[in-house]
Amino acid sequence: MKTKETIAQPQEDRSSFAIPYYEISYDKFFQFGLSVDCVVFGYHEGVLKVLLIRRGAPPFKGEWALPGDLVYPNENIDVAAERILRDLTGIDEHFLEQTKTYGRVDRHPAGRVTTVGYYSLIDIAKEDPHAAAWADGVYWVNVDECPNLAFDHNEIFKDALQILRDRVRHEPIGFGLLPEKFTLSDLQGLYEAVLNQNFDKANFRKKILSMNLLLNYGEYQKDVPHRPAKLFSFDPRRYNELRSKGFSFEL
Amino acid sequence: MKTKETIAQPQEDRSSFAIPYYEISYDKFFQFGLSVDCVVFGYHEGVLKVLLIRRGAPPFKGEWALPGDLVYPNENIDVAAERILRDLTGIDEHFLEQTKTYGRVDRHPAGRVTTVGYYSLIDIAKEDPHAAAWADGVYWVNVDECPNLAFDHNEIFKDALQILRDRVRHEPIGFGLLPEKFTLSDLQGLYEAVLNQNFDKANFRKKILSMNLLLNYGEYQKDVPHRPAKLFSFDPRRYNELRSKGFSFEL
DNA sequence: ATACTTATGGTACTATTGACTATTAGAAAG
DNA sequence: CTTTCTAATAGTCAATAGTACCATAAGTAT
Repeated sequence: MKTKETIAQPQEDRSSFAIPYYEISYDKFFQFGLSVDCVVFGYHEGVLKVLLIRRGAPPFKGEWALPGDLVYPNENIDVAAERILRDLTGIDEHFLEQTKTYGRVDRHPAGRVTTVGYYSLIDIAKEDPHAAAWADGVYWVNVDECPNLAFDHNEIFKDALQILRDRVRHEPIGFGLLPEKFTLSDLQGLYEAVLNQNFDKANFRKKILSMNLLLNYGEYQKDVPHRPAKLFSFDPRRYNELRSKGFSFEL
Repeated sequence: MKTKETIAQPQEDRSSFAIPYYEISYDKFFQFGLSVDCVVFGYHEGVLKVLLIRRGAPPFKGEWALPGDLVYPNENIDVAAERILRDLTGIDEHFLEQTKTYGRVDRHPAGRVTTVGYYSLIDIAKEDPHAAAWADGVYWVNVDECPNLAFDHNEIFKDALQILRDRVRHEPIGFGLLPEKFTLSDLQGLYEAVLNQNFDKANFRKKILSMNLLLNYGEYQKDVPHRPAKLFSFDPRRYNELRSKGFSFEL
């Protein structure tokens, strides 16, 4: 690379400093902003949704966006992700995992802000998001009908959806989108919605049950206009146990 | 969260500014550093290695570390990853993909520096790394014998290795670790080294060949003390073609 | 020629998947 | 209280993919 700037000095210019080099000439390197953007997926009755806000503050005021904000200087990013999601939408969720980090120079009009993407899966029925802080509104939007988003959030959303689809096939995370107790049909509907693909009912049952990851309470659905189905719940302990023996979830 | 600081104001304090809020009170948020750390994997004769440097500059001068450095204020992170790897080790590699981002507040002694992890796979025989910039040495180290590393690089390395192992089974990236033309035994040895697992020779062949991802040149090994094997090479075009038809690599 | 090594082709068996059928258990309507 | 509807659950069977193993081929070294 020919464009070596004054900032990047070869070894001899730095290593002999009594005071670490970064306290002297590296001020320029500490002018970045850091933010977090959350792609929260929710599921309800066969449709996969994503949580969007209306921005109530510039930049992009009034536009759709993912819930996200700047990280505090003294705040770990994982903590920031939870805090920001809670502040903006009232959702208090601990399962938040990174997707990717977006570091284009011009991605934020206010300056150099790098953002870390997070995703989460929640049961829509269990949460009641409400706009808070500078969010003007919070909405569940069908993933197929996602509007144009502020910043580079279109890309962040697209990537997160892709990562969700990959990951849901190799890790038993899909259960996070369902209530504590669910039927196998619920689970199947969820996978069909997420992966946009149909499964044979009987075979789906067989496959899932053969994994031995579900707890059977002997309980049944109630108030359904047809034969009620057994209720199951996911057993994370069992999963960890199996995984330590080399089992790997695969759908 | 009770510890809401003056920085994070509710909506009404911000949305009415004529000048965007971030130009007024958000200076504090632009004091982060951003860096990149590269986990470069190499393969040679049955062993998987990782590229480490000896740091020739503080902090952690003299210690082992992953090649990494601060990102320029006007530099995209993907570009920075390539540039930093090249500056420190002389390796000019374009396949660099993100692993994870590390944002613990105290992970860097010089201040708040968030780092983005990248990984890459290269053919050891094809590159000749040499220490440059402030690196005091560059070495290929067996992944099983990785020494203690500076910063949180132990964690970054561990995560990258895990990600490599996951990814190599679902995407045909392993080929990057081999020369242009390789034998099926080479490929098998590579997978065995990366996954730390043995495969049946005949079955491995069948599986790989049945995917139709390899080009057969009709060429053979030379100067080997036994029956020479056919040489193959990976056909990325073919892979993309198949993938668009729903094929997914799986090992 | 013989031993040795690795490549490569093939076979037989087993496990998994996928398409499909049949039966069962409930609610609701006549 | 029988029929009808819906969805759950059980079972069958053929196709496919995975696994273990053997036989032969094609080279080098002695």
